Amino acid sequence: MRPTTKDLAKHAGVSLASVDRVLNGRSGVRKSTIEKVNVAIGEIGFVRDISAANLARRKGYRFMFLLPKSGGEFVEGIVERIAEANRAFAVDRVQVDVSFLTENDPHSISARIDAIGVDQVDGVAIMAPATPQVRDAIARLRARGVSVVTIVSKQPNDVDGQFIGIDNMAAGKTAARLMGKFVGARTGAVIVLCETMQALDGRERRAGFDAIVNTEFPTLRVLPSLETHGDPERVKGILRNAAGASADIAGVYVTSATAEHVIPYLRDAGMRADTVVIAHERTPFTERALRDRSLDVLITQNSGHLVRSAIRTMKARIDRREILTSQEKVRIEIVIQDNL
Amino acid sequence: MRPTTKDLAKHAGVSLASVDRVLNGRSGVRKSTIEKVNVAIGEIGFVRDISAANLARRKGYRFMFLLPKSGGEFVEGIVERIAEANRAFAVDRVQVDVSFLTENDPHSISARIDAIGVDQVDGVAIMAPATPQVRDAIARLRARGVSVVTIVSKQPNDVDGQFIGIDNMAAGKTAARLMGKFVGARTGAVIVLCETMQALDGRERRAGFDAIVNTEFPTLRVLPSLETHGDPERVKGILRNAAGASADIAGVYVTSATAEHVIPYLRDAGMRADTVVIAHERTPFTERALRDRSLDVLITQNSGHLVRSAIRTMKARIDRREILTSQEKVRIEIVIQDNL
DNA sequence: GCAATAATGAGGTACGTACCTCATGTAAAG
DNA sequence: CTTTACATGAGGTACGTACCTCATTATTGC
Repeated sequence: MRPTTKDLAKHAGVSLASVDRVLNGRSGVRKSTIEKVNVAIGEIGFVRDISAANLARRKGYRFMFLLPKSGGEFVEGIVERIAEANRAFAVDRVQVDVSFLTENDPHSISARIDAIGVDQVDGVAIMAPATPQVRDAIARLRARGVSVVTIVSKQPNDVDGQFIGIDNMAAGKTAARLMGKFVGARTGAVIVLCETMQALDGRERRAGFDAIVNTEFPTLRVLPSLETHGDPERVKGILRNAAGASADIAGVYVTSATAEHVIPYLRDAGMRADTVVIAHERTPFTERALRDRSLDVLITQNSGHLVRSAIRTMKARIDRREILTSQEKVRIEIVIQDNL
Repeated sequence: MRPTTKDLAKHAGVSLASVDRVLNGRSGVRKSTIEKVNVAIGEIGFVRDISAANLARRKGYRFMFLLPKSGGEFVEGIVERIAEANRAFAVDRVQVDVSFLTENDPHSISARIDAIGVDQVDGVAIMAPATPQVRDAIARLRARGVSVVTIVSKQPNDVDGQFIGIDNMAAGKTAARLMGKFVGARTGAVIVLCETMQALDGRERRAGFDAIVNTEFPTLRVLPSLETHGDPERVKGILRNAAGASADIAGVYVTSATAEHVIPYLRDAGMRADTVVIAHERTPFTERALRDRSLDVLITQNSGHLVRSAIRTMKARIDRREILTSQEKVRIEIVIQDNL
């Protein structure tokens, strides 16, 4: 049987009331008493029964996910996972809501974050581009006592355990090695497409990609990044130009979650059928593309894991508990048609 | 606020005692009353608060993992994850123990399973070779009221949700496609090594491997499987023979978790440096091998996820709850040096 | 219509923790 | 030495559920 507060009180030689005062950080306790209780906690290995505590507090956890409105299928997938998690975490008194960021500029986003009511929410998971304004708004929100994690896009001030997502530099390196291997003996150019050069994620992936190609696959020529802006017409033009300028395009790398705006137009732009295509983020579209072989490799992160990990991390912080780091690390997944 | 048993009683127009009788399946309740309560459950969306219930029952969950004694680093890793999980699930009153199977023959294993005391354990996770004897022993254990899942090795009678692990056929296909792509323009032979041909897992992987190589990479010649029996000396001989017989060995595929008995001896056996090596299961050894490039690709399953998934599944079955299938699906992970 | 039996309700205690009140203890300040 | 402030203990109630007892009501068989 696990020791209870009663056992703790007995072992520490104090009353239950004092144990309660120490455990919950109430005032009016002598330092020596606090010490006695803490020593006893270590000695008998007391761990607070959180479910009983929550029952007594009749308290739950209200979490909020702040996601970009125009995030495409990837964000839609996250929203679905949140709905699932809502059901799965209901037994733990966790309730999760989603709120969308219609704004794009850092100022409006930080205003939205500042407007979050501390009495309405216990934790917030934010997916937003890394900017100084957002970074500061997050710091203010934390200062107001809210448990905040950032997901997918790492913010510069995130310390250990506050960011849930993958290392994008490593993801880019992974893409590069697979590109090099899959292209094989062919030599030629690699087109790199991103939604916008603004996004830090895409830039990091690109940097990782270049690092590996330059050192390990010097016969490949990586062309400057092209921006899609999520606009199919623009993409068609870009691809035609690229295919025209260099006839020997061996690979296409789509660094951001915008594969659906690129892959359908590759064939029409005159790319060879054996051009190696690598993209990011698992969505219904990219799954279909893997199956019909218009996509060779997908580099992704598990969005269900992302969501649950964010929830567990916010909850652990509120409960002042340690997290199981190995469980919360989000892995860079490689998906091909066979391990879909 | 979530509805409680009190709300349920009021809504159903019965007493709390009757609600209790219905919820816990006690006798002495008219069918019409049971019906009234069940209707009310649906109407107000009552969900039993499991943590409060467990608190009242002062009940925990005692789970046991039954693992092969001689499982190498892979099983050692699982044991470590179990220790971690023990800490992480302590808040849910879950306690996990490990027991090793020193026996190898199906009869002794099934005897061990039969010897498990129903009053000592609430759930058992079994990792054992698929045999009719083991299958039947598991069925008997289930009949005695224990929540049983099988891990890593699927048993033939496992129905939906009772097996936690990967699809080995798909894992073999994945290995094959990466072998084909990594070998690239080279043609030649592929050596396949397994610990023993007895194991179903290895045979399934081999079947998947052959299927893809035959249809997609016909220039590769896959040689008959060679058994290592975990014996380095034997392996050295095997490799020398193989290298001697066909000079053009382009790839090596190790289907079972026995990479540590193979990879160190490839170079000495006279394999070319660019021979593509693919193996299974992430362990300290295979991680090192990826880093020092003696291994190109690792196909693996996340053992931490495996363990937690087994625990969640056993627990959900005991609580008569649904599991979140998407969370419990174990993915086939591809690891290269960049996404380690 | 009566007894026998089955079904139901009312009310209690317990689980481990939080949070409250009130009485009593002890040490520092005057 | 007294006053005051602070520290501590004792005891209660509550959370949502399980499980128990006992009294009361409804239903069945005869």
